Amino acid sequence: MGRAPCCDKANVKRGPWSPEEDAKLKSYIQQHGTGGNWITLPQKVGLKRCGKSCRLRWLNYLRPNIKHGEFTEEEDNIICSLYLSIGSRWSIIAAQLPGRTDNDIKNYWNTKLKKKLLGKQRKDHRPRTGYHHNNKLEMMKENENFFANPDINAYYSWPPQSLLFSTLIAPQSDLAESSANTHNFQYSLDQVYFCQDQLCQSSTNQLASINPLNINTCDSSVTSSYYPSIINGVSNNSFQEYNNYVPVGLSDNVLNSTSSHSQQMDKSVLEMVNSRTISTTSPDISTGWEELSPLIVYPPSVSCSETQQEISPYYVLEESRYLGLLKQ
DNA sequence: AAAATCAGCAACCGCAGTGAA
DNA sequence: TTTCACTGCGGTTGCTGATTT
Repeated sequence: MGRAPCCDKANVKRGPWSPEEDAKLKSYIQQHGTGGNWITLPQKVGLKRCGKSCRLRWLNYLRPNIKHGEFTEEEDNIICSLYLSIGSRWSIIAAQLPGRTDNDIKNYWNTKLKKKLLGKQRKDHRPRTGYHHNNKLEMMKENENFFANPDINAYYSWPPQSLLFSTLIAPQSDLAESSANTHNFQYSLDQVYFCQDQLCQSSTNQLASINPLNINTCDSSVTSSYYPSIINGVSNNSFQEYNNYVPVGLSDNVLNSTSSHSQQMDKSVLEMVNSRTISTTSPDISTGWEELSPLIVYPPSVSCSETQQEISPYYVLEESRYLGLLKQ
């Protein structure tokens, strides 16, 4: 037997909210709170709306301190980083961005960031004016500047030169075994091997110091239940070995709660990322990497001691990208 | 100038988790 | 332990206005 609907759909108003409805709802909640029951709230307020609709309206629009528009570069970074790390867990991502709602971030990703990362933004397309946001033009400008910024692009290079993240991603045993292969970097759907001629043993501590989101390493008891779900069905024993390098800036509770989710990153992103196997010993890249270049953020030759002292937040993107690559 | 297409976003839908009874 | 109402979340839809053809 199916579940009872949360409300009588025939007798509830749908569609856009009127200013009067907004005012009613806002006023009531500010005076009385939600009472912990959204279903009965519309009756109390005197609205012919579904409780879920009221909740959504409040959370996404009427709640105090909501920010709309004008995503900053830092916010872009955080969104990209977390998306590539944890996929479309919009509520978790939103939790890292005060004032932003999951819906807002989701829309922003789907309409702007994703296209930007994939390089598919329609050329010469002018942003809309008026309508919802008068500051949209400025916002668009900022976003355009994010990856177009020469200072940021200066960090892009290939193949990876950062020992830090090769250490983070590769199982230590693999690194040791392949240490003879200088600067050989390759991965496939099922495995990521980084082979570098040096190994920075203190990388895990470094990661803790670089992450603006307080991403740190964690014990495998948490992550072992977490990342396999992100791999999305691919049984990958070798991946288990990467557990010690999983970001856990998000609380353990959050991570644990993900085990039951079959989260997926956006297919178009994944298809692009996973549709190739790359082995590079030269800067010659297979097709498509240019499209993801914004995600490839490497520092100009960083030594272990340097990384410990001053590391750009863009490294988070870097780390996340590799984790994202493991998904299929 | 009109039609077609695209972009942005609010809102809806349905599923899964949670906790009280 | 089971049931079920409720909440929260992510995916999707549909509307509006801008842009392109």
